[in-house]
This record gives sequence, C-alpha cells and structure tokens, in this order.
Amino acid sequence: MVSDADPITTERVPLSKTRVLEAAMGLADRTGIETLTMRNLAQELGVEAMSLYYHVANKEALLDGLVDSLLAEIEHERGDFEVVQDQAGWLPTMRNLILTARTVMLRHPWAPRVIESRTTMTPTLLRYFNALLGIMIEGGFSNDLGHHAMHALGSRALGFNQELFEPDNTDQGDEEAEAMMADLGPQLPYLMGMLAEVVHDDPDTTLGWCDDQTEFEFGLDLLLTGLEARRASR
Amino acid sequence: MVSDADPITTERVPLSKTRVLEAAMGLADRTGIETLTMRNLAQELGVEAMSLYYHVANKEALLDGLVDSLLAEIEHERGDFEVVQDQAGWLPTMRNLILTARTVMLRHPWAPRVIESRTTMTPTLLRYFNALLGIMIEGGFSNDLGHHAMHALGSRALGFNQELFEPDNTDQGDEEAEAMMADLGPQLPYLMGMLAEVVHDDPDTTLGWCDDQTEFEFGLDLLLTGLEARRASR
DNA sequence: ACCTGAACACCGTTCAAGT
DNA sequence: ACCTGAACACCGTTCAAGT
Repeated sequence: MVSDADPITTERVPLSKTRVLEAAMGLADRTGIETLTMRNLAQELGVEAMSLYYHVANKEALLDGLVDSLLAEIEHERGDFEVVQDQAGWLPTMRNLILTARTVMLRHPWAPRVIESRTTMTPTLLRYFNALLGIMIEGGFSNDLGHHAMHALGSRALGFNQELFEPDNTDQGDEEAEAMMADLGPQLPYLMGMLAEVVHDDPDTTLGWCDDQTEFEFGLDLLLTGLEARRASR
Repeated sequence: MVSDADPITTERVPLSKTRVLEAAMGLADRTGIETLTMRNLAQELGVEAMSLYYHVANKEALLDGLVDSLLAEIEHERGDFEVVQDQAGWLPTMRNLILTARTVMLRHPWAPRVIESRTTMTPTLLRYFNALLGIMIEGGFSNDLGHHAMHALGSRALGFNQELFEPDNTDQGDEEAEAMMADLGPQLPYLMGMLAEVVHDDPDTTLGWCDDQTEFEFGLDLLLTGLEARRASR
C-alpha cells in the first residue's frame, strides 16, 4: 500500500500523455502490438482504462503518438534532421539517414504495421520527409524528380520494406507450408530451382522470409542508383 | 416467406466455401474491409454468424481465402500464369504481368491492407511468384539476382505500393492537415517548395496522396531498369 | 484537474443442441 | 451434413459521478 502522504513513491506520479506513450511503446515492444489494448495499457500503468481517455483522445490518437515517438527516436539517433550534405554527395547522405531510420525500426517490430495503418500526418514525420527531400534538392534534384523519388522509395524511405510473407514462427505453420510446397512443387519449377540454390545455405530461411539487411540494402541501392542516373541525365 | 417445398427459390441454395468467399469479397468491395465481420457477412448471406464456421475455420482463414480469390482473378485476367516470353525480352513481359495485377488490385481497395496482414502462403500466390521468377530466369537472370529482385520489388510485384499516408477523405482531416502545414511551414522549406511547384496543378492532391498510375510506373521502371543493368553486366 | 464504475454496442469463437 | 442459440471472453468508448 502506498501512503498518500508520501510523494517520493514513484507509483504516485500522475498520468500524462508522455507517460502513456512511453508505457504504450514498452508494452508493444515487449508483448506485441496485438496486446496493446486500452485495458492492458491501463493495467500496465496501474490505472483504470477510462483514465487514459483523459490524456489521449482515443486509440487512434494513441497510435499516432506512437509513430511520432518513433520518428523522434530516429531524429535523436541521427542528432537532428538538418540537411547537411556528405561531401561524397546526396546519395550516401540519404543512404545513411535511411539506414539510421532502419536501425530504429528494427528495435520496434510493430512499427511497419502501425505506420501503414495510419492516415494522419504528424509534425515529426513532415520534418523527416523534409530532410529527405532537402538532401535530394541540395544534391541537384528537380522538385519533380524529388517528388517521384519519395513515392518510389515508399516505406523504404522510413527504413523498412513491408515483407509480403513473414515467417510463421510456429513449427506448425512451417510444416504446413512445406507440405504445400511439396504438393505444388511440380507446378513451381522456377521457385523450386531458386530455393534449392539460394536458400540451402541458410537452414531457417524459407520462401518469403529473407528480409535481412542485405535484401533491404539491395533494393535501396537499386533505387538510389537509378535516381542518380536520372538526376545526372537531365 | 420461402416455401420449404420450393427448391427453385435461390434463397435456398446452401452455403459453401465459395459462396462465403464471394459474399465476403462483395461486402469488402462495397462497404470496406472494416465492415467485413463474421456477423455482417452472415447477415449478408441470410444466415447466423455461427454457420460460417462450418465452411471456414475462422476469420484468418476467410481472409486467406480472399487473397487467394484475388490472385485467381489476376490469373484469369492474364489468361494463365504460364511463362511465355514477350519477344522484346523479360522486362516488358514482367512489366505487363505486374500492371495486370495492378488493374485487379485497383478493383479491390482493401487488398493491400489484407495482403500485408497475412503471413500464410497460398497456392495461387506461389504460382504467381513462380511466374514472375520464371520470366526473369528465362530472361537470363541468375537465381540469386532473381531472388534479390523479388525482395526489391516487394508489394510492387503484386501491383500496389503501400502509400505511407493516404488522403483523409473527410474535409475535417484536410483542414487539420493544412493548418499543421501552415504552422510548420517555416521549418519545412524543401517540402513547401516542392508542393508549390509539383502539386499546384492538381487541386485535390495534397502531400502523401499522389499514388496514381504514373508514380507506380515510375517506381516500377526504376527497379526494372536497375535489374536489367545488373543482369546484363554479369 | 484528474480518475473511476457501470454500462453500451460491438467483436471472434466454443459448445451443446437442434433438424 | 448443415445450421443455430446461448454464452464466453474480449474490444473501444460514453457518460455521469466521484475526489
């Protein structure tokens, strides 16, 4: 029991929007986004679910706040979102910023799905996009090419690439998938051939799950070099 | 009231997995994926919610079925998933297949989000990927490059590019977004500059919403030409 | 100003029961 | 074989009420 007269006890610090967001982030990191419910979050904070609504409009706003916190973490990781060019040119500058974003994303597995579920712009995100665009513009891009580039990068601009099919962590799912592959094998000569050659040296990799750093950088560099070619040829 | 003795009445056709899937597809197309609940779907079919579980294991399986139906529609649109090369080479063949997938995706606005929520492979999807890969292999790709290419394309291989921020259709949202832009404007010189130049001729386009055919094809072609360069230089 | 209790209108799903 | 009723364990959220 906490004494009412003892303000030192940390249990007594009142709720606030930032405390709610920090707790939400921790809960999502620790036990997954699907367990982030208003009721669970309240319990985590030692409070009733309805108390949360005093600090956050609703669950949508909570998720928006989460995205904003994540972007703030990226900004902190880089120092700031100032547009300062690497002397090697726009490409490595942009590459570094995006890979920094990626390291932060990797700490928060729920991030891609949450980001893609949002439709609302947040201030921090606008500043992030402004930084990306600024790097390109200062590097000699037209506004038009910069605009196309942002679309072409898509979620990669934020450091992740939505994988179409992630691994089932259940052995159950793996076995089912393998059974299906065995059944369909004869109809899938190219896929079977590729798997035999490409995947055999990494035993826990199955089709649809190879999104390691290498694949991310391959796709990113494909886009960046393509953009550089178009910038230079105008 | 339907007479029990009248088997002609269409109301009497019993449920089946395909009828359930067709109804689910129609419901999602018409009123959005968020209204596709087991209870709503049952009502649509004139049946109790629990009856659905006789034909489909659970909601996850229903969504898997929806993705499979969508892929089947792509296959039907193209004729089949055979690997027959365009005489102009792998690139236009692949481009055409992906753009065909896109025309189907555009008929089903819920598709990107549902696909990205799935973790299970379906047979039709495997055959689709096999076709894409086959086009590349027959076009002179190594298995390794083909593998990288699949990852690099990501959701674009299926004809969509997850937009990071879609338009708020509510005027409310638009106004809020504009107010925020006005506030932050001074901090966002590059973004403001680009918007002024690029967006002004399309009045209902605001930042984060320009994913028309042009942007999709720009990104796709950036990747395809990049891949062609790597194929040719090995 | 901040938090809560009770209640509402939803979800997906189980299970025993009906025909 | 196919469908249903009642119930369970959840959701997010409102609203009047407490301190």
